[in-house]
Formats: sequence, structure tokens, C-alpha cells
Amino acid sequence: MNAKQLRASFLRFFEERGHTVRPSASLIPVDPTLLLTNAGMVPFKPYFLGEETPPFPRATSSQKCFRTVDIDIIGTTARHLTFFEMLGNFSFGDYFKEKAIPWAYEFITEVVGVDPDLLWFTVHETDDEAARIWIEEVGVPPNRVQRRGKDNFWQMGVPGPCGPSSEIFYDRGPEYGPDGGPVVDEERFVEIWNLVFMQNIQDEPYHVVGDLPAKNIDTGMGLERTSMILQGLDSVFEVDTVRPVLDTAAAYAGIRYGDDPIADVSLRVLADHGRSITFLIADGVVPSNEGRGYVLRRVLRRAVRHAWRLKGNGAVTPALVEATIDTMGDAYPELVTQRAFIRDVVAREEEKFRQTLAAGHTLLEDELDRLEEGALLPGSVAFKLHDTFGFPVELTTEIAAERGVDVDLHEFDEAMEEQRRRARAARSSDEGADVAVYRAVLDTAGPSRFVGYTELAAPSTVVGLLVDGEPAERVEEGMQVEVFLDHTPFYAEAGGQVGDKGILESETGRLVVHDTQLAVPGLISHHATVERGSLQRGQTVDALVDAPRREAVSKSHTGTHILHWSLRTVLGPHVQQAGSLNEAGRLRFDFSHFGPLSEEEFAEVERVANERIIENARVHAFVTSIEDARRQGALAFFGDKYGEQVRVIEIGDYSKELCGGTHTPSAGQVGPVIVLAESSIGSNLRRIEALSGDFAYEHIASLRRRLGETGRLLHARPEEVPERVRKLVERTRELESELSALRQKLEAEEAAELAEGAERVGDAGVVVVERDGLGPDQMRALALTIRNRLGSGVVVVGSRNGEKGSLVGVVSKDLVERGVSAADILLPAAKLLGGGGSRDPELSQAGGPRGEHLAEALEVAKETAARLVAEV
RNA sequence: GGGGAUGUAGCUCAGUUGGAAGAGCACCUGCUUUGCAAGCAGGGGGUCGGCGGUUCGAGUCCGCUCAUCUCCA
Repeated sequence: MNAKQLRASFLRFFEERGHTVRPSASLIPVDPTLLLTNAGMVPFKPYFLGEETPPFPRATSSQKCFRTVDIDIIGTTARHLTFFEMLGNFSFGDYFKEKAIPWAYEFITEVVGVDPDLLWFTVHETDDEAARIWIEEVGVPPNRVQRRGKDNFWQMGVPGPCGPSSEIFYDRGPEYGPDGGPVVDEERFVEIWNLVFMQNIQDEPYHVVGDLPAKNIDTGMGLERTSMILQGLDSVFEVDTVRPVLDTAAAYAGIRYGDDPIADVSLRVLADHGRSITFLIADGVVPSNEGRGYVLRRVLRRAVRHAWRLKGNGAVTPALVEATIDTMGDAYPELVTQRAFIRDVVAREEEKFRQTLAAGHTLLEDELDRLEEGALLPGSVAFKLHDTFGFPVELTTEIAAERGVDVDLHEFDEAMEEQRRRARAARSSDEGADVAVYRAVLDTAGPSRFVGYTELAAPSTVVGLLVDGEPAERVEEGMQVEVFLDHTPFYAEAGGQVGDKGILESETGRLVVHDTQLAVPGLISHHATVERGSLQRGQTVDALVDAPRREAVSKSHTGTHILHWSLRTVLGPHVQQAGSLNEAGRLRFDFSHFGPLSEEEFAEVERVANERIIENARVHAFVTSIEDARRQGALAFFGDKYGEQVRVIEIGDYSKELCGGTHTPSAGQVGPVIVLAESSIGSNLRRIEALSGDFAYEHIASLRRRLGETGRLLHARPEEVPERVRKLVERTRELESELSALRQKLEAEEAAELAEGAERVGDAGVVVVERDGLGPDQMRALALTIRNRLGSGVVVVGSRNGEKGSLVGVVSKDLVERGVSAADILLPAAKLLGGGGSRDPELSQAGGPRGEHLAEALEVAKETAARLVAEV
């Protein structure tokens, strides 16, 4: 039975037993605490945790899984993969051990057809019930059921459900290890199925504190690993869902799998990583420097590294992607529909990394050339390669080892730690008052209630005051303070939206709020200046938000959502928010995308956004559970931590995003959105900046004014301006070249005149001339022109520029050969000017700040020149 | 958010203590030649990323800034 058949018969088996077959969920989990889906139960977690009512009592799935922990050992073992499929059956408070165990046995022995004599079982040491079912109900020999401790206890590492598990093992035979069952040897007795009996609750950490009211079943069987065992293969890389990818890698390298153990490691790496990058990208991950994108990048780069080792140049990842899609496409149609996109992304990323590798490799070779064999490569060099050029340290180690050189990894680790320390320090330094102080305020005053979604002005009570980060009872005129209110209409900066400004007015004084920040979760801090009078804790104030500014900010925020939608529509669903800024009239939006926008895309994004704005759909805000929001397809900004209840902003029927910010009541109020610029902020990360509302209108109006003005200057209608300017530029070029030709002609004439009137010293001529206001290039040109007319001789040109004086001296080649040097002629003269000069005998430049001595200097130069020429 | 590196001709890159901006490939013209990256001769092409400073003089030194790459958070 091959892997595809195993997958199909597993799902059918449990479907026949009342399970709802669920398609595999995305590798990007709903659960914000998880980086990637790493087990079959992940999509069902809310049901197990009791956060949600399951829509069905039983389910079964073959789930795509990704595990990051073992990346570095992939390829060196027979059974580890980053990407694999997990078969599972699940019960949400429905059946329990009494069904889960017999069904598992039935499936393994009758459907798959495994010889029962080769099966072994483990249960938790306390789980008499499971042991009894195995022995009495199923009828397996009692000596085949072994008891273990924590290996057979499952928990998530957080307070919540936990419980004992029971595992099914397959005996590969005596040639793989000693007798005695899985408690003795797990190489010979290989785990194929883990049945988890969620029956207890644990607290912080690992203490069972009670029974779960509704007991659950969660099982997991690794598809590739089980297929390998059932088919008697040597590794997971040979099963039918992986082997074609491995074969593609072998064909790429022009070698055969099994010929060379070192090359085989690389082939296995390529097989696994080829599959994982394909599935990651299909689920919307793009290479980046953080989070999931960084996982993808690391895996892809590791693959390229191995391909590079096997063959050197030649892209490998597109072929691996193709092979994966051909093999897995029928079970995962999302691969087929995105084939071209996935191939593009990997090709682009591989190409970039190969450039990095080539550059780093050259640098490393240079460093190694400087070392003797057996020397130690400094960790600082390895770190620089890694830090600056992105050259992986593993590769540095490998290449160095080939030359008999070790790398000082200790020093490398120290440098890494230092870099981490710096980044952390930079992060914490720019905070305001101490977190502890804010916590104290929060404890005594309670959380600040935000009423600003509906109110822009509200009477409130001052519950806390800080001056210079210290608690205060009373603040006076002129002080910079932080004010805490029991409830407030002021929006604290969050989700890219800037904090509100406004006024706090009491009977005794008036404060200007210049910023509003979330001091700690739940506590809103009004950063303010006491403009007049004083304020005391416990007093009531009127909190008045600067309404026009808030309105402009809301326009930007709603505009951002619409632009986000427009970007996804125009560029594709891989566009994901990576940060944003919404302020009055201006907005900035960072998103994942793999290259610059073309002019057409740029224009289309803006056009589509404005089309939606004009349509003027209603903007609707509501609060719901995170699960429900997700089911409705609301976009969440990954990396944010969301509570149980989330706020969703819905615009018409197209845009839906989790968002805590303020918005306009309908799309039309955003006004025009004008995209100003698009730029890169890192690889695969783009930023677009735009104007909204009045500011956008003003921008257009001002452009139109300037176009009109330009038109009047050109005596042209606005629409004729580009053509007229083009002609103007052309004409200017012509005139410039004519002018420079004329100038050259004049200079030649002048030079001829000067050469004519040269003083003769023997056969040679000496010309010394002052031409003020010339730059060094012009002086040089003049001097050379004169010399060319002169034949044998010396030319010195002097020039005054403001206070400064400079000199150029040229000597004809024949005189240079006879020992006359322009430098010797110029240096005494340059001394008079208070400066120095160059040492080229044929052409020297010199000068100094005392330009008033230029005439003397030229006189000296002339005498020197005459003397030197006379001497030869 | 904090570091590091790189920006010189269409492309790939040299450029020494600051002193006349270069090479290879590509392009154009002519000649020669007609078999796989042809040869020879000649030629065009540069805000040295941008702005400012130091200097008689800056591709080169200093400051700021933009772009690209990269590591850390």
C-alpha cells in the first residue's frame, strides 16, 4: 500500500465510522501563538480547549504539518522531515478509549494488513483502562503491552487539557536491534501511531489538577513514516509522495541516489525542502527576514546550499517545485492553481541567494588564502560573512574544513550574542517612564475605559498623574505631565494609528494633550502640557479630542484598509500587512511582495482603491470571537496578539480586517487617495505612501496649479506641456554642443596666440599666463592646448578664485625626458600662495589660499622654468 | 527599531599617500572574413547615488541623506 492509498483508506475508514472528513487546514494556523501548523490537532484546538462548540462530534483529516525544530538534522536521518502529512481521527467529548483503541487496531491489521505478530503497544504507567482494552477487548498478548512514564503522557506546555497516550509500534526485525519491545529499543520498534486520551486538566506547569468534563480523542499517524515501515523502505524519502522529488534532485545533480553517502544527504535535503517550500508558498508565505517568511527563507537557502555543493550553478528549486506539484497536486489543488506563482517566488529567491553565496564564497576564499593550513579562522570573519553578506556559518565551517582550517565558533557565538544585546538595548532605551510605575498606576486607578469610538468629548475623572515619570498629586502651569483618566475619548497610538491630540479642561486649569499612548495594556496615558492653572488628582475634567485631526486620521485609516484590499486584488493574496502608519492626511502601508510595482500596477492599485471609495459602501464595526472573525475571512495582522474578543472592521462586502482603530462611517468620506510613492524596506517587503482626504485634494490642486504655471511659461496648454518640454530639452542640448564647439575654437585661437608670443629659451618656449576664474579642469585644458601649439616648452597657467590662487604647469615630453619637471617649477611658486601641489613631472597642479600673491608666484614660476630649461 | 556592507559607462567591475576617470563585455563605423562567444582599426557612451563640508584641488577624507543587500530584535 503506497502513501496515497494509505491516506485515502484512512480517511474512508473513519468516515465510515461517523467521522466528518475535514480537508487539511492551512499551514498558517489561526492560533496566533503558533508559527506554523505542526500537528493534526492544531485546527481543532479550540474544540479541545472548550473555547468553541465543535460543529461535529467526530472528525478525521490528513493535515499538512511543518516542524521547524529539526531543520538542521533533516537529511542526516532516515525519518525526519520538515514537511509531512499527519493522519488523525478526533473525538470531541464523544467516543473515548473504548472505540479509539479497537479502531486503530482494526485499521492497522485488517485495512492495512499488518501482521499482528509484529505489533507492540505502550500505555502510560497509570493507565490501567487502556491496558485492559488492549488485552481484554482487542485481545493482544499481555506481554506486548508495555508501560512507560512521561513518554506516554501528552500535554501542550500550557495550562489546559492533557492526558495519557498509547502508542502503536512496528517490529522491523532483529537485524535492527535487540529484542524487548519499544521500552528497550525504538530503532527496531518504530512508532507508527500515537493515540492521545485527553482526560485531565493541568495547571501551571505539569500538575494534573482534575478531570476534563468532556473527554477527547486526538490521534496522529505520520503518513510518510508509516508508509516507509509498511513498505519495508529504508527511509521516508523513498515513499511515493517524496521519492519523485528526490529523483528530480538526483537528475539535477546528474548522480544516483545510494552511490555516495555524502551526496545522499544533500539529495534528501533537497527532497524534503523542495516539498516544504512549495507548500509554504502555496499557503501564502513569502521569503522575508522574520517569522514564517524567515523559516521559508532558511529552508530554501539550505536547499540551495546543498544544490550548490552537489553541482555548483544551475537553479534547482523550480524543478523541485514542479516535481512536488506533479506528485501532490491531486490531493492539494491549491498547489496546481498557484504553480506559476510558486515557481516565480522560489526562482527569484534562489537567484538572489546564489548571488549572496558567490560573493561570500570569494570573500571567504580570500581569507583562507591568508591562513596557513591548520590555522584557526577568526570568528569575527565568520561573523562578518554571516552578518553583512548573509553567508551561512555552516557553509563557512564546511568550506574551511575542506582546506584543513577550523573556525573559531566560540568567538562567532560571542559576536552573535553581542549583536542580540545591542538590538535589545536599542529596543528598551526609548521607552518613557518605567513600566513598573505604570503598573502601579494601573493597580491603584484601574484600567482606562476607551469611549472614543462614539464620543469625541467626555467629562471624566483624573485618576493618576505623572511628572518626569514620578507619581504626583498635583501639577502646575508649564509642567510636562502624563494624565490618566477613568474613561477617555482619546485614542492611544496602536495598530499604526497615531494617538489623539486635544484639550483637557477643568475648573482650575487647562492642559494641551500633544500625544496619547498606551502606557501598558489597559492604561491610556495622555502626554500633556499644563497650559494654564493647575490640576489635581481626583478632579473632573472635560476631555476634548481635536476633532478635525481625528477625522483626518480616521480617513487615513479607512483609506489604508481600502488600499490593502486593492493591493491584494491587483497583486495577489500573498500581499500581507507588515506594518502601517495612519496620521492626519497621510498614510504608509508596508506589505510583503517580491519586487517593485510596475507603473501599471502602481496606477491600478490607486485606481481600484478610488473606485471603491466613490462607491461609498458603509463601514461597519463589530466585536466577535477570534474564531468567528477568522471563519468570516477577516484579515489579521500576524504577530499581533489578539484576545478572545476581537473588533472587526468591515467595508461593504469586500474588506474585512481585525482592527482596533477609528474609521469613517462610510468609504466615501475618505476622499481621494493619492499614492505618492512605492519603495523597498527590505527584501520582499514594500512600502507605499499615500495622501487621503483634504490633503490628497490639496496635493492634486497644487500639482494642477504648477502645471498651469509651467504651461503659461511655455505659452502652451497644460496638455501640451510634456511635448514642449521635450523639445526644449532637445534644443538646449543642441545649443550646448554648439557653444562648447565655439568655445574650443576660441581657446585654440587664444592658445595659438599665446604660443606665438612665447619667450624663447634655447629651442624651447616658455609661456606663463594668468586667467582668473578658471576651474582646475579648464586651466589644464588651456595649458595643454598651448603646449600642443608650442612644441617643445613649458606652460604655466595661473588663476585666482576669490581669495585662493591655483596653478597648472605642463612640460613637453622631450623636456620631461631631459629632466625638467613641472612639479619643480610649480612648488616654489605654490609656497608663496601658502599651499602645495602634485609631483607629476609632465603635468602638475598646485595652489594655496593666498591668492593675492598670484602675480609674484607666476613671476617665480617663470624664472624657475627659464632656469630649468636653460640648464638642460 | 538597532547594526554591517555596497552604490563608478548599457552590464560586470578596477581605481595606490587626494593631483588628467579606466578595463572587459555590449553598442556604433570601417576593413577583413564567411562554421558556432570571429579578427583588426577607429568611435560614441560618465551629475563617480544625492546634498553639504575640508582642500589650491575630492571618485578618494568628514557629515547628512537616498537606494540595494544582509544580520539581529
